[in-house]
Amino acid sequence: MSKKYRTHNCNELRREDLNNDVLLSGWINKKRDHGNILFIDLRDNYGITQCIIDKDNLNFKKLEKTQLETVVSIEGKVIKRSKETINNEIDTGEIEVAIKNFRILGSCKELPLPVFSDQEYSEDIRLKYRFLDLRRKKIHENIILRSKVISFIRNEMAELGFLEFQTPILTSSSPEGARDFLVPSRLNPGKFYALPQAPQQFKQLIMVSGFDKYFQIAPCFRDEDARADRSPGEFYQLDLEMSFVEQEDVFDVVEKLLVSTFKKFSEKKLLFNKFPKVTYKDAMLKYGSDKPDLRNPLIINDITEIFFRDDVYFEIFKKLVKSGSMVRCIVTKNTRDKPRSFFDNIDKWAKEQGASGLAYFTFEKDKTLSGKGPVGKFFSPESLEEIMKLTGAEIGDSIFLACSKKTELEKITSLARDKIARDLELIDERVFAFCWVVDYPMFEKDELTNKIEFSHNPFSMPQGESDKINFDKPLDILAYQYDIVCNGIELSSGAIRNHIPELMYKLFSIAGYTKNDVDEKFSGMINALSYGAPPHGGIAPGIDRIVMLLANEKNIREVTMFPMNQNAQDLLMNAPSEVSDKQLKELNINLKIKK
RNA sequence: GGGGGUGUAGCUCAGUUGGUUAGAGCGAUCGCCUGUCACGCGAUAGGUCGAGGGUUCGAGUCCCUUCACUCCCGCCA
Repeated sequence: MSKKYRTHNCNELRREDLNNDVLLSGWINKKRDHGNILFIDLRDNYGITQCIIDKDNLNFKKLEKTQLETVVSIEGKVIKRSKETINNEIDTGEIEVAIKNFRILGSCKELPLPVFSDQEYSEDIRLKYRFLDLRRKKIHENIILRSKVISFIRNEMAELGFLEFQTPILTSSSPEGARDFLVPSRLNPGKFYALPQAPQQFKQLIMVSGFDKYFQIAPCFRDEDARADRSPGEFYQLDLEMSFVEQEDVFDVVEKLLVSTFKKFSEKKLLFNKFPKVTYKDAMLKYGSDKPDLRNPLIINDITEIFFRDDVYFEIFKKLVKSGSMVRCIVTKNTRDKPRSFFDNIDKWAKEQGASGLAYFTFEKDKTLSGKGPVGKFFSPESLEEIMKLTGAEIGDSIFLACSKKTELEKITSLARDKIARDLELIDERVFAFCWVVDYPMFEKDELTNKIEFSHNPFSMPQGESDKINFDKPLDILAYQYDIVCNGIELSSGAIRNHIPELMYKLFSIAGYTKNDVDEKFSGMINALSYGAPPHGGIAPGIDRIVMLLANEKNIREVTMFPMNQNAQDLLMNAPSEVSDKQLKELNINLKIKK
């Protein structure tokens, strides 16, 4: 045989190959030893082929003793399986390979974790032996999916006329945003590079440089704490930017791209092909969150006004409302027959979340309208009528009420909306519900310091003609700033950028930056905008989260090849690690570690 | 920085009210078995019960401290 390692991969052989001599290479996935006959499942990236040997073969004893996950090449003849022994679960299930000879290409020690198993394993072992973990079927397929999704997106973007460019990894620290990863400069003692949190300024410079449409599968680095859907340190964005566009032009491109990607790579249906738009203000009121899960049909309503009525006797809420709290509610359809435990569980759950609980009652009508449940008695029939008008509730529906200050109220009603919908099984897990969240405010007030700050991206364009914007009421200024949300997960945010230097200075001054500050911190940007900048805008969908949705995974490590753990350590490569005194000296760094 | 969960054999887990020598499945080693595909059967080895301290006649189990992993809050323009 002329080939050294293989004539076929482990997912290739079919009935047509019967009686051919073949050479396969792969890992021993599983052995089934019958004493006088031995079955070997040989696995590679492509699939599994069953190989068989009997005791008359001189290699029998040796193969019988070979460990699982040993890499071997097997020489043999393709033979037919009898009808009863065909395995329909693998593509090569109609044939098997009668082993003539075999060779060990890579031996294997006793395994710290089994590869052939659907069991779940602790993260630290999986990450330490990631190369074994990645052999396992599910995660192996997730990583392949990720590759295919990225290739597909690249092709689509090229189709749509975008050019792919690389931007620097060593760049400068910026004052806004997340904590930077810093890299000391040897040639410039005492100075540091920062890894980019996103190629934000570079992509704008690319537009100013006249390239019109840019994209990149861009690594982004932010030194913040991890979550299940957030890697510590690094993640990838489909970063894109376009010149001479308005918000709608960006929306068209991204919708086209996401619709085709999600249709291609998932069985799940898209609830909307044209993504609905929700204003930030509406999102916060109706869903309590700027990343609403639109699969969830429940809506939050504000009924604060009810608690000013004289025929409402719910004194705790009335007192809180007088001191500036608000009351918001969630109505559930036709839940009059739900057991008491259903309601009490939700109330108990709310208390666990740190809220004072959720009051509830059910709308009933005998002769007159009444509220059934612990707090129902505090409402007159007329006030109940009014609540029904405000919320669209009907007889037989129930209502959950929360009373608090705005931010806290949004938080608890948002959580409650999700909790109640899950308890009632109202969320359809078989769909993707995309939406745009639009009209973000340009500024917000820090609740602790009372300072005005940029609420999102300081480079966003404020809405309205620049000479008509009322800068005296900065909190009322909206921005051409938008997010894409899918099933309650924030996929990306973007904006039409502010390309007018004077307007930029003005907005920065509201956030407390002088002209000098801006010139210094964003010199590259502001300088470039002064030499003929086109109007432009873009967005940056998160690749990891897109793949998570497509792979139906809740944890980002399931779609990341070599992730770090929650403490930002790479257990396989032992990063971060100490470095030599020589290295530190070259960088003019002294360590002062608190013990 | 704060809160919750978990930690027992190489791996996944059980372990009752504090009570004799800490168990099971998979894996490993040895033996038997010619049609399995999670093959089957028998035997053997394998344990600092995360670590340290305390209570007790006696601690895997109760208490305190601490470490690791994980989930959440803060943070993430």
